[in-house]
Amino acid sequence: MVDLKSGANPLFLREEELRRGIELMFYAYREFTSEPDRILSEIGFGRAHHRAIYFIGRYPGITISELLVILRITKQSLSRVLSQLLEQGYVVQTRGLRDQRQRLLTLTESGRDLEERLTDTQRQRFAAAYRSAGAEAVAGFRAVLAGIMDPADLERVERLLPSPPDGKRRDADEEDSGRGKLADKVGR
Amino acid sequence: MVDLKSGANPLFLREEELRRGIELMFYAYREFTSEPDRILSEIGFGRAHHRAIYFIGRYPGITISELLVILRITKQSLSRVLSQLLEQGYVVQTRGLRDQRQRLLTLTESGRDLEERLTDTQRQRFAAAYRSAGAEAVAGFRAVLAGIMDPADLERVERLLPSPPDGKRRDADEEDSGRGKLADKVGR
DNA sequence: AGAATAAGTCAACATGACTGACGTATCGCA
DNA sequence: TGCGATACGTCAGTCATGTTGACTTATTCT
Repeated sequence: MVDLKSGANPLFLREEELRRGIELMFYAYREFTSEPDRILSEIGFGRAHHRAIYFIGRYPGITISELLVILRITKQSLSRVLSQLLEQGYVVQTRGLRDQRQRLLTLTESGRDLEERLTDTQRQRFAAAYRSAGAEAVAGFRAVLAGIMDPADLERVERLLPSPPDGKRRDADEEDSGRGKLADKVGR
Repeated sequence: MVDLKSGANPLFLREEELRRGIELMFYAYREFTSEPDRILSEIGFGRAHHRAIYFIGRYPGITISELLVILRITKQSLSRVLSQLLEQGYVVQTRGLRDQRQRLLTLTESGRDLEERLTDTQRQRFAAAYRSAGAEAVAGFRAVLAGIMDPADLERVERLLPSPPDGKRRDADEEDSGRGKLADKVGR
């Protein structure tokens, strides 16, 4: 059995540090989702509804298949939550202009309200954590999470934020009204 | 509708930065659990089994009620996975010495093997992310996640790691064999 | 014209959470 | 000493969210 105590042992420290990272992820993620979950349960929705609402709000006019790529769930799973969101007037579908087979998804007024209400609790949590940890810590936080996630997902996240915070956008061309072609942002 | 493009607008940046944090959490957590999930599904287990095995391995001799506090699930939910782990020989129960009502949980040899196999994929993921991000980034990562999680959970995580990495332990007394009294570590 | 693509739908199933109720053994205190 | 509190186990039912597999319809592309 391994010696679990020797504080000077670098292997022990490494093991402890890695486990600490694992545990921080577990506990932080649970806390991160707890408030939205509570609000959602009051109106008979679950976490899956939040995810759909969040990304439809994030990429207005997103298609079903693009949303499926982001969420990595099956069409049937998405269908269940989406049909509820449509029925209850949080989301609307319109046909694609170029491709009439596509259904473009957009939040309604009340959809935006709900999204705002849900995401705001998470934004506030992050804002507080960022404030108390400092700007340098935020950069470190992002660097580590970026190293953990799937590179394809990272691509998608970074597309929307300028790398140096001085106005230089990556795909600033070929956009017309503040919302670009979604296919570019989502990535296949 | 809000102007989503003006790169010089500080409010836009703040909003974007916060959303980026939210998305990093979503994507990173999914990736973080994907490998263990894959392994578990091969042997007919799920994520809940990993969580139980992980924390029993982390706190050998932990009681049922302490485990419930950590996992924040109901006794009935834990019971299902735990009875499978007991039946299939990954975990053993012994009666508490001081309090005979308690069932102390410990991993068996094969339980430790499985835990090692599952957690190792996560450790490697963290090790790679830590390596590429650097030590300072790791400190930032931890600071931000610590700010997001429940303070009670943070307490529990920090109890096991010396604050300055030089061997000073918080509760280095009253331990006998490298494993302290669990009640202290778990926290109520 | 026919294959490929986007989306919708039906059915069945697994997992992991929940509530509520009740039983048993043990501990601790008045 | 006896009784309430505690630790654990269990039965039963429900719900949310994921899965696989099969099939349909409308539209686009070659």
